Amino acid sequence: MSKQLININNKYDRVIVLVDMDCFYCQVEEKCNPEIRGKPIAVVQYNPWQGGGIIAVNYPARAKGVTRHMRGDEAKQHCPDIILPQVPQVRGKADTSKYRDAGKEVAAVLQTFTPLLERASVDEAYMDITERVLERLREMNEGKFQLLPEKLLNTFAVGYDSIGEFVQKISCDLDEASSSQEIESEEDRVALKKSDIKLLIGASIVNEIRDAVKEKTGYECSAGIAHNKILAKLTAGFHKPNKQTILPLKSIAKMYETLPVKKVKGLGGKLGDQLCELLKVQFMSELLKFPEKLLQSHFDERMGTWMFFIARGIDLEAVTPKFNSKSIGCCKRFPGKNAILGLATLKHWLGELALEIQERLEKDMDENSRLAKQLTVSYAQQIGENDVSSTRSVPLATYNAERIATDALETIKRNTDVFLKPNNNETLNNPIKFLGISAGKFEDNRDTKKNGLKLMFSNMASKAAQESASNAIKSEETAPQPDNLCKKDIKSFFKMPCKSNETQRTPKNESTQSKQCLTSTQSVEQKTDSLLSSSSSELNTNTEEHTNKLNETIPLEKDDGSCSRAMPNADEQVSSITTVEMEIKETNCTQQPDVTTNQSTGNDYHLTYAEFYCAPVRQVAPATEQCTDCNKSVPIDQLQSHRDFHLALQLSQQQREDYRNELRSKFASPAAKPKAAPQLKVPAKNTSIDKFLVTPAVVSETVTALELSESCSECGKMIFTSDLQEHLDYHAARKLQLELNQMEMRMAVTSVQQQGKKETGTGSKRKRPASSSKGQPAKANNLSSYFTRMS
DNA sequence: CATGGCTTTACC
DNA sequence: GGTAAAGC
Repeated sequence: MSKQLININNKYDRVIVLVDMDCFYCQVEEKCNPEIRGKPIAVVQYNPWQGGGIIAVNYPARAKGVTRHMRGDEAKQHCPDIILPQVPQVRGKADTSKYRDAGKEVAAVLQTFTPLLERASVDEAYMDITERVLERLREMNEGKFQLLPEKLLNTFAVGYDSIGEFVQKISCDLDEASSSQEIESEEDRVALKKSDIKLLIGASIVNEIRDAVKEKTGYECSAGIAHNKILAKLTAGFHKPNKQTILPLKSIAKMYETLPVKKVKGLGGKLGDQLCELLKVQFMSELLKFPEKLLQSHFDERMGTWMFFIARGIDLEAVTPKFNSKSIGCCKRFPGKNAILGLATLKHWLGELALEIQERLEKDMDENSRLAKQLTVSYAQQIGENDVSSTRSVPLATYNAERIATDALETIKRNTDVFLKPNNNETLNNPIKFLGISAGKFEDNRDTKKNGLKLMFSNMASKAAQESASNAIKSEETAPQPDNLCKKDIKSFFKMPCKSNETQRTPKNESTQSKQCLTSTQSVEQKTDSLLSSSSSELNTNTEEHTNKLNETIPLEKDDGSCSRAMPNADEQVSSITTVEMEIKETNCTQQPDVTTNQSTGNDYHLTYAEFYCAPVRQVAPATEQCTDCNKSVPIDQLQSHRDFHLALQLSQQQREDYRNELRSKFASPAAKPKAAPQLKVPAKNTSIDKFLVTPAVVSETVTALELSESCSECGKMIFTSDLQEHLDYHAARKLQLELNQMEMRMAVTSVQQQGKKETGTGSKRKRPASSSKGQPAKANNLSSYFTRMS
């Protein structure tokens, strides 16, 4: 099963977020030892050699030049007062469960915002928040929600000096300022605006997400907000720590000009090297000139297509809901003279690894009610000069450390020609340099009849949500709207070339979609390129007969990212933005539950996933009531679902408890269950492995943090340096507010007016409904009302 | 010996 | 199924 792809027609429709915890291991250490907070810190993995290897560095330490890859000793040279917490040692090896647990805690918070959460690593997760964005847009259209500038604190947009500039650009109509050079087609302009608005709304939601993470866990994170995973990931790195960045469609081309190919996820290794050498390129923008076919000839078909797409800022990979790992494993290297030479030593380490695995598997069983069915043993043997690594799998029958250890040993024996040195039954013929065991192929193990309903439901909900989301997006384009002139107008932008409307209307199953993505690329790319490059004499000739041609050279105009601040003609702004509004509104309509087109899921998203659904935060503080379960103040209109939440929680905990007991009795190791061994640093055994077990050096640092103040460049006040950023953000927010207040563009009209507008058609975009003619705002909302002033 | 200990994915 | 690559 390869990765699920979305339909290419929806390439710009999603709002994808990558949440990345800032120097996560350091934050975890700071949280459990608050005294060290704010001081320079680097987490080291214990290793007797030169002070241990650094695996995380916090920002104060980075400021002093400490980086990953350094040894602890080296870090001390750069930063003598650095604090070096160690990864805990258990059973003679690093134990990272502390960080795994912390990551889980964070992910649990993220999951309250959307079931479309994909954990990518212990400290990173992708989220598809399209649904929430659309919902919020609907609320904005209905006047139920207003976007406050403070929702965009610490938010940046690639290609803009400030978020305020970006907001202003969204509001101002480009065509007056730039139509002389740019002959952008109307539908492109509309699509771009729509994209920008969605990303901006997305950013406000991400701000709430990050606030929630901070509030619930104490951890800070950064985030990237874009239309796909690759770009979201890339973007998250632009402003850190504790910041978030939007990547507007229009900024991609410019950004690509200075973006090294190797920065793109998937191209950071040998593949990227190959690509750069073969094609003599360095930056992403240089990839544009290569036809898909050529890329496919150098790599394989799949890869070529992927490269062709990503060169254009397109990545169709879906956010696949995933909370738990697919495998659980642990390993240890035995480099150089630490190589395992004796059978007893081998058994010892297999035993240690097996104990850890058992512990983690049992915890996993408790938490996730699943059982691993396969055990995989990895090891590297030194054979002559070189190390030979092998991996072998065997069935995993029980979560019993001894059994796992002996199975692992047997597996190694079985696959080694000469296991023991001849004439010596305790020395290995080949020294072992690496050992690892992992468990996978999990099977859901719950009695679906009695116990499973709740958890099974949650599993299905995730899957269904995925479909729902893709259907929602799909319906935006494919729902029948034959007589909708407005839609028709921008339809060509999204339309799948060479496909009849008939086909588009028919809901497709995923596999069909995926194939289409890969086969109908060229024609689509024409349109893509037009959006990515701002140049476009080609744009208007961007018709279907044109699409058969392979475009080998795509003009890429320099986009300085600036936007004229001149106030454009009011009428034009109005009509243009209104069009966007209408589209978005329609989107919301078409995305309503559509049982007929929604084959398998066929349910309203919010109803189906009530468990996950988090009511949107309202700006207008609603009346609240105290929850009897958690004592939190809950808005009255959310109280019922809030209580349901507690109930659901209790239920599932009860079920787990019952189930755990059942499992335990069924599955527990025949031997007495090893007590969670008191975490001795030095085990009673006295073997050669003792050298691994060194009492950690006590690190004590007394840093007298001298609080420095600086005068604020904006207001001249003296501000603590540590507070300066926040203070400057305040000024930024104020500025944003000012800019927003200056904007006088009417943006939306009432839905009645929109209706009228639709019927008038968008062929003449300048035309406005009579009811709101000539700038009499009467009932019209203006953009400013979306971004009301800060209190 | 020297980032170590993870986890995932694509390909054969 | 096993290996290599990739990324954190």
